[in-house]
Amino acid sequence: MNEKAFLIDVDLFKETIRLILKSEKGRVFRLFDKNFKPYFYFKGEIENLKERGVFEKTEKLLGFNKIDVWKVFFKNPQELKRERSFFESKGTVFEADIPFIYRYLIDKKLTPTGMVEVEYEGNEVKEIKTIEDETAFNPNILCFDIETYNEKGTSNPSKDPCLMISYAGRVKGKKIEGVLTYKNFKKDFVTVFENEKQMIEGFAELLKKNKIDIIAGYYSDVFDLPYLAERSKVLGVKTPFGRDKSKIKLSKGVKKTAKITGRVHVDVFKVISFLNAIGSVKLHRLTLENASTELVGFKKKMIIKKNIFELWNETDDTLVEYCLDDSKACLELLDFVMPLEVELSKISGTLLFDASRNAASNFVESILMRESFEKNTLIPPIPKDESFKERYSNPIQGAFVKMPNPGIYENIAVLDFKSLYPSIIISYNIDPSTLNLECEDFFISPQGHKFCKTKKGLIPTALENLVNARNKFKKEMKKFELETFEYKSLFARQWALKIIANAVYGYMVYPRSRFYCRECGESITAIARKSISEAMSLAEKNGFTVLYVDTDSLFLKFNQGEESKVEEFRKLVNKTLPEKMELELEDFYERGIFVSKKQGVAGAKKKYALINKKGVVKIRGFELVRRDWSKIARETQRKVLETLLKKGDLNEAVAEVKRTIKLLKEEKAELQDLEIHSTITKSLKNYEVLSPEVSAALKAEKKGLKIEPGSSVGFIITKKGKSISEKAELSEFAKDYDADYYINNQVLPAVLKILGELGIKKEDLLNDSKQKTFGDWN
DNA sequence: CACTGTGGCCGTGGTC
DNA sequence: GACCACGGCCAC
Repeated sequence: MNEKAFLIDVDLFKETIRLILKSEKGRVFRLFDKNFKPYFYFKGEIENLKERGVFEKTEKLLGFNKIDVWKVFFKNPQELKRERSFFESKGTVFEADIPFIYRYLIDKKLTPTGMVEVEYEGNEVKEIKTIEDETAFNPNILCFDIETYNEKGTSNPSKDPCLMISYAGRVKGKKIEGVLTYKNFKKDFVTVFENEKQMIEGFAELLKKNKIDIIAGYYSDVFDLPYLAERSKVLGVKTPFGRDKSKIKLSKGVKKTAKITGRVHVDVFKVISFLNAIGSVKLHRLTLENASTELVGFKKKMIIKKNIFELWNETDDTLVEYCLDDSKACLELLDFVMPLEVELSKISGTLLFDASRNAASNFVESILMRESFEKNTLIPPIPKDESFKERYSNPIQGAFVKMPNPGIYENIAVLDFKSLYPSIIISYNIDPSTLNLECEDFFISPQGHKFCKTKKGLIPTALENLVNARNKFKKEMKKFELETFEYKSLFARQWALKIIANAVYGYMVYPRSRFYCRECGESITAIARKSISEAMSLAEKNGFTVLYVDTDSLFLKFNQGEESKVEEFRKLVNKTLPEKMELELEDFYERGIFVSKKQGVAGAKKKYALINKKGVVKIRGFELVRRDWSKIARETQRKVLETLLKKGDLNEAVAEVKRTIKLLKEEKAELQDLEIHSTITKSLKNYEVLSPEVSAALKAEKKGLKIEPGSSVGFIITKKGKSISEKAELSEFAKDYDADYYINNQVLPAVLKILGELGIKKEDLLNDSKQKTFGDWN
């Protein structure tokens, strides 16, 4: 048999590679590749080792040097693992730390979630290869959410029942949605079972009947699936969730994941946190409500979590409606991230299950491992703990940031180097293998590290492929309308490529990297510092004032109406740069504000506000972009900044602040506007100082709430207590607020930094009497 | 295991 | 009151 199919998943079944495939017509089938055996490379004498494996002589590259090695095959991954240390005592072992499934994907050059052509007999693979095919991957998808009984605060899966399971998805392109429960809700989307056990079995049946390929939840790795797994165990649920009749498989260890064989489980929360961490999306809180509102404009029904058990005992339909909305919100988010995840999986060669849980480093690592295989180069090992510690304790010097002079300026041009670090890596061929290589022609970095020019390194090659592909897709993208399928899929491709390309530099200096190269990292940043400072000097020579510089961007003050001179300068810089490096114009701004640091008169770095000719405001670093400031302080600061930038009206700005202070004083402010957000990053007992958020969290734990490391809390400074920490209470428990704190520690510091530049004093803002006139500042 | 890097600001609580 | 460490979040 010969068939074209999507490679949905690969796993191990009794030590054999098992492939889950979906044909173009939608038939899902599994195949085994029994002929593929695990192996590693060995450099050393094998005279006394003949019994310990199957040996094959082969040639590999170590950097650019050819070496003869033995390829040693084993019956299964366990045997390889057992034998590894023995071989290590007899010589050098290479590539023994590559997971078997990835060994298979790399060697067969397979791209998960992409199309393959497979020849098979019975259920055994004869031959398999990746093929280029533009057919869209249309899996059957289902998002789900559960509600659990929680009379004692947090639900306990060994005692508290699961009350309902909602779902929303698409099967063969058709929408499905509903709620499974065992109480007599009268809504038409509800299916009522006799009891909890039958409800869970009904859900498993639903997955089977609809041939679900992708199952998704929000926080489902940590909450929903472990909960269902435990309830299934307690109740003796027989119906399997997996396509091979298996149960939900939970990972041990710290990083919790839940697997369902034959279906790819995506925890949308993990995807959203990843996108938030790398700055692809910007969310203040990662809750389902916030993510769905901010990212896809879906406002779901809200209830207070602690009241779920009360709602269950009510007679109305609030709880089922709420539960269904959670699944619908999850589906909206899944639709938003799925095209990207599919591309990340295809481009990096990682399974969709892994891709949706990966950090940026995993994508880069996977690409570089595949590139190594392509070039017949040995893949470096994951560093041992000592070398990790050594690397970790020796950070490299980073970027240059110029201190601005505080003040308000007009006519500002912002220029920046396009993809600075990637373009340096490619232009200067920066790679561990080109470093200090015997070579005719080389480039010497500012620190004196030599990089060969003539032999192209692995990382520059892989990076250039990524950059070229991205440029190609970006170009093609412009041919299509925004809402078309083509546009969306090209957008996802270039987005995935951008994410990976941007992480390559970081991966080279990441202490746990296989391809770590300190000299490479410090050369890249040194070249970057040199490039920007040369551009600065040239700017000054050409009559511009350099207002500010950060890493790759240049803020120039130019004379009214002389935009063309900026353009001339830009071209002049580009002439001095290597081909792949480019200084671009970001925008011209009419006005901009820089402020001084809190302490002293020095200008604050990484804090500025700009307004362009269309009136679009760009604000960086100010309190108003920080989630650990209250909304009332942030919004007041925003109004002050925008009033100054747009209208130049100081009196209006002052009046705005006075209004806010009055509101606070009269205690008419909304508590939700006073909430301060912060992340509890570690176990509460491990904190050395009792900060307000930790203090509030500790008090909440005494009231029965559980606060896990990594969770975000919102707190309010109340009236009760002496220190700020004593006054801090989580929002759900706060009844009042300390007006003085919000005036003196939130609103005033936020606005005074800006208004202070214009001569306004604290007293001018606090003084309730008739307002002085400050006059226009420009 | 932990989840790309360095540069930077600043509130809070602690020390003296 | 001066000073500093801790810790969080942000710019790039």
